Order: sequence, then C-alpha cells, then structure tokens
Amino acid sequence: MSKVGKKVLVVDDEASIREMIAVALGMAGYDCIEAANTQDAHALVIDNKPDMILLDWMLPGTSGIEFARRLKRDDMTADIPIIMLTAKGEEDNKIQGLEAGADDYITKPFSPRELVARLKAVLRRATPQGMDEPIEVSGLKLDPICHRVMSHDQPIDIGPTEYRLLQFFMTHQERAYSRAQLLDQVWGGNVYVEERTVDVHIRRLRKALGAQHDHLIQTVRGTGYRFSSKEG
Amino acid sequence: MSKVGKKVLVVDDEASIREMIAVALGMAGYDCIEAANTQDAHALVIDNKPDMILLDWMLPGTSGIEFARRLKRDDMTADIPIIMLTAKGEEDNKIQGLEAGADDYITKPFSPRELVARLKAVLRRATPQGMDEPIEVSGLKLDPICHRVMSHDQPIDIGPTEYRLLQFFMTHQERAYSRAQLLDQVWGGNVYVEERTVDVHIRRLRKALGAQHDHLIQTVRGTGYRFSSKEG
DNA sequence: TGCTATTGTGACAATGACGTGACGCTTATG
DNA sequence: CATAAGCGTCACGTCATTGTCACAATAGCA
Repeated sequence: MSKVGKKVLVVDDEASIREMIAVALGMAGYDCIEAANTQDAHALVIDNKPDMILLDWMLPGTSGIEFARRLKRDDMTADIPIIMLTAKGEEDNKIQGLEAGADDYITKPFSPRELVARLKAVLRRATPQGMDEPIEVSGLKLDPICHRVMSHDQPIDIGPTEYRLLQFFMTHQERAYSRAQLLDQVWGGNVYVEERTVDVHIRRLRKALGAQHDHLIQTVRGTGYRFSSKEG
Repeated sequence: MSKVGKKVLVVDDEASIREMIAVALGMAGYDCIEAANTQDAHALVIDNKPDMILLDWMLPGTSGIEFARRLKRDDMTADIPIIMLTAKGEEDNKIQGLEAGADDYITKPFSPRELVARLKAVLRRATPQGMDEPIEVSGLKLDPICHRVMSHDQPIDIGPTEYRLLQFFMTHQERAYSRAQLLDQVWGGNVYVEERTVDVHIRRLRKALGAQHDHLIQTVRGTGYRFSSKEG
C-alpha cells in the first residue's frame, strides 16, 4: 500500500511543534528526523540526506534563512526542497525566505492536513530534471531561468500569475484540471479566492498568447481546463 | 436542481450563530444540519455522515476539543474535515484544536463570505480525485485524467453527459442496462428525468462516435442498451 | 401483409457554464 | 506623492448543453 516513506527533516526549537509534525507526517507515511537548531540540522542533512526539510524561521543561533542559503549554495544539498514555517504577519520574512531558496512556506498555526498537502505538492513539483529547463511547445517557449515566455522569438508580456499558470500547464500537459486544483497548484493551498477568478486569468493568458497559441489552452466544459497541443 | 450541496454540520450552543451560519451556507448551496451540544452532534454525525463540521470551541458539557478527538479516533469519522470556531485571542486553543485534528479555524467574529471561502478551501483539499486508468476498446480510448475521448489519436468532442455515459459503458461492458439503471448510474440516483432522455443521449453519443465506433453501443429491444465489442 | 410496441431522429426552449470587459483595490515603481 | 501595474470580483453577453416533444423508422408478431 504505502510506498517507502520519504525522509523529512524537521527543524524547530519547540519540541511540541516538532512532536505534532512528527505525528502528522508519521500518519501520512513519512519518516521524520528532528533537529532543534541549525547546527544539528546541518549535520543531519549531510548524514541522512533527507528528501525535504521543514524549517522554522525563528531559530536561536543561525537564522533559518542563513541555513537555507548555506544549503542552496552547496551542490550536494541544493536540490533538497525546503518549506519554511513562519508566524502570521511576517510577510517580509516570507519573501526573504523564498529568495533564499525556500520552495514554499506555511504560516503558523497550520493544520496537519494542510502541512501534508503542501509537502506532497512540493515533493511532486520537485522533479529534479524539470524546474529550470526551458519548455517548448509548437513555437511557444517558456524559459524559467530568464523568467520569460517567447513566441517564435518574440517576447510575450504577462503578469506573474499568468506566468505561473502557463508554467504549470506546460509542465502538466494533456491533463485536465479543475478550477480548484489550479487554485491549489498555482495560487497555493491556503488562499481563499473565487473559482471564477481562474477563468479571468485563463482569459488574460489566452489574450496574451494571441491567436497563434491560445488554442493550446482548452476549455473542458463542466470540469476545468487543459493544456494540449492536440486539437480539442 | 441536481446539484445536491455538501452536508455541513454546525455545532454551536448559540442559536443565533447557528442561524446566521445556516443562512450563509444555504445561500452558498450547502445543506446545513445543526446541533447545540456535542451529544446531539455525535448522533448526527453517525446518522447523517456530513461532509464537514463547523465546531464551536466553547461548548457546555463535552468541550469541542474532546469532541474533535473522539471523531478523529474513529475510522468511520476520521476523514470528516473540521473547522473550529474560536473567539478572538484564544491562540492557545487554536493550537490545541489543530493538534486535536481540526483542519482549520475561524476567529469570531467572521463574515459569511470568509466562512464560505474557508469552507470551500478545506473541502477542496479534503477531496483528492482518484487517479483512474485509461480504458481502450478497439481503437476507442477514454482517458479520465485528460477527460478526453480519442478515436485512433483523434479527439472526439462530446458533452459532459455523453462522456459520463460512455465512461459507464466502457467500465461495464458486455452487459445490458435498462434506462432506469442508466439514469441511476450516470445521472445520479435522485433526479427525475424521462426515460426516453436516455435514448436521446445514446443517439448523441453514437453520432459523436461516428460510423467507426457507433456499433459498440447496441440496442437491446425491450430492455435497454449494451456496450460490447462483439457484434449482435 | 398489416398492426403495434418500441426505438431513432431532428428541432426547440430553458438552463447553466463560460467568455469578456470594467471596476475598485492593493502594491510596486518612478 | 503620483502613476502604473497586477489582482480579484462582478455583471452581463454568448453559446453549449440538456431535457422534452413530435414524428419517422423499425422490429416483432398475429
């Protein structure tokens, strides 16, 4: 039934939080190792090579962000996804954390279910080969490194949300997604947004793609949307 | 008409709060059942199997947290998401509530809009869709993941009802079904539609499949229809 | 061959889902 | 501070889908 659990390193100075996370992850079939500070954590990373790290922002000693930076600088550990745990209202920290290389963040307090959901999403997204390689479909090219979309060598100007939407579609082609799934994957799990908002961004993306490529995004009536180069 | 809303159990000792929530949920298309204490609530959970529970923290008798723990301990009820209603400033309670298995919390006072939004988000996370395998019969392939029907790599365009009809047939081949059975299985149990409506959708499906595949759907005179790759 | 029950077929109005433009709000940018 | 850009929501228009009907076609049977 359950696959061999991925190893998750939890870094937090509060033992009760670690305990709660460990329980939640255990029930979801993950192996959990714990550290109370970044020094122990660093040793455990080298030692156990976990598949993912849950990292509290507020830590005594070296701050979480510094720890994240150090991991991302080392090729051996740069590929390990990091989810940052932040307290409510620390918006600035989130941005800094993401810039430091974190792959997602969760605001405390969070539910075990949400934790596992985000964790799954990040692990799913963390396909090593994918994230930085350009993707091209029938003359439409998305380059994550340049953070730019090109249509036959002509730049296409779109907003951040449309970019993430297109990136998700191009990395998950052929498959149909409901509005709810798109909100989860593109907007992030814990935002409360009307489902019809997806329609509007689909519209903006289609318009930006132009007649040349807008047929790539197909409406699946009664279900959601799909990205496919095949006609539909 | 057919959209039977999800059932939501509201547990709160103040009737006015329950009333307000019931109205808000009703307008959003949810069925709402109410309980004033955890004993009634527990009976209603067993009885009605709600899809989600809104649970006030401060309750006379068994506290909300105890109630939540009991539900999460029972396999039959452990999967029901719980949103806790807490008063402002009860930060400790929130953490305890989440540890007890609650999936989210809302701080009073809250707007109906926020309530519905959070509720949607939790329900969205709680209902992952199953990964179904594609089915193929003599060049006709139905892929539930792409939500698409292909005839020898050519997409076939059909409406949602025809899609569900075809999906049911392809997962229940070789057997004849009456119109009443098809209405049950494809339309859903408690909708009133004429039996002849099935004929019309069979017709539409056959037409969409084209001469290539329409013989797969066979008329069983006096009984109903059957999906089979064998002739006659 | 006729007769009747059953099914096929095209059309139609009502419904609902989706597309589309506009608006106000927030946040970046100068 | 002013301006611009991006975002989420709404209201309305448009079109696909749906259930129903009337009538034509067909199979089964006397």
